[in-house]
Amino acid sequence: MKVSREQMAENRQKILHEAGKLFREKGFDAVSVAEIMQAAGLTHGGFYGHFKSKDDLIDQALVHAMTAPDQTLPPLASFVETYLSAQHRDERGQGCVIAGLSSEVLRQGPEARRAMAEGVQAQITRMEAQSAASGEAARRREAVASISALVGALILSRVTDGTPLSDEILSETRAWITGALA
Amino acid sequence: MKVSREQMAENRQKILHEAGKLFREKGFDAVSVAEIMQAAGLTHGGFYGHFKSKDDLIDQALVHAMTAPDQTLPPLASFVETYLSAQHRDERGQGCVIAGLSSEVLRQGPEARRAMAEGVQAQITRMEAQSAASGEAARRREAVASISALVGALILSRVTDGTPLSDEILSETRAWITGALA
DNA sequence: TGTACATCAGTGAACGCGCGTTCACTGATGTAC
DNA sequence: TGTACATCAGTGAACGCGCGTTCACTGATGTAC
Repeated sequence: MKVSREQMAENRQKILHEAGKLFREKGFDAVSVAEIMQAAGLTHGGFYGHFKSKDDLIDQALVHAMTAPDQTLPPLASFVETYLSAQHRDERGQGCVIAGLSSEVLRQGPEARRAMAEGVQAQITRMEAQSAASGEAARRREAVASISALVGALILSRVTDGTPLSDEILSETRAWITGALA
Repeated sequence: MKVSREQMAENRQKILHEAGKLFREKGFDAVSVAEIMQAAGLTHGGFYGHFKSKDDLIDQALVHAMTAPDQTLPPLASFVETYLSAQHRDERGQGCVIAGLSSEVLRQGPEARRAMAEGVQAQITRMEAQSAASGEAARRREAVASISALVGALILSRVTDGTPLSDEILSETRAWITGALA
């Protein structure tokens, strides 16, 4: 049955939100349209009233997830602590979109690629702004190299989850970045 | 028709090789059993004479791809140069298995997870052995943090491929790691 | 060494399942009077 | 403000396609004599 315009807008947001979460947890292919709609409290048939296709949803969910409301970052040293925490490693559904979906996005279409690339750009800019290094070039390098190490360490700690190496990757990379920032 | 024992062993190796290549290029789900068998010069029906299932192949192809014949590494500084090169970014099919498939492996079964985790372990050990830092702890940290930065930078440069940022990620991370190694 | 036959690696048609997508229908919304 | 009706968001059955997997068959291999 028909719902109010506000309800429909809410439903759309809910679909985007749940899709972003499920995609990060399981990857694009392993999540079905029906599963997303169920998570949003709807049935699968209504999906195509909101999106042109599953790929369309992927594109929009990426943009939605990468443009979080809070766009300012804490100082780099403290950002590194929270990013490379066991909690972030374990909460995949709400964690970093870049670490969770970048490999998947490689195999997606140009829209998704662009959304992700812009998200990476934006994150680097945010980190640059929080860098304490002196000189524009040094801040840029610090931001770019740090995001590489952060994303890589998070992914590797997830792959090795359950082994002692997982925690070690987090703590050693934390120490290394923090040392380099000083 | 039946083939000789040697031919069959060769076929099996060819399947593992092509699977490793295709998986790195497209991901596990996007590559069909038929596609792999065709790449190996065979037809899909014979697949189950070699492997129990597609998941079984994934497990074995991972082990196969991660245990390359050449197990010694050049000095870290020069390894970093080749790892973070445009060529490595572009040749996904034969590139680093960790960077290419770690995210996918997160969603696989315990066998695949273990194969990948052991590969990461082994690579860290190899890098430790090539570290020029003084002290065991420093070498360990250098190896762990370097692999994080390497894997992260390669993935991010692939995601941003086609934009100026892609090359920048490679060169800035190269410079950062090299600087930290000195 | 040569021959006869059992074995079995590989072939390709067929099956079944899951998933993306479509569509006729329902009933609440919101507009026109 | 109240009523009548057109709109259309959401429902759930159904469709079609691709893919993993199975299976009866083929014909080269390799063993037994």
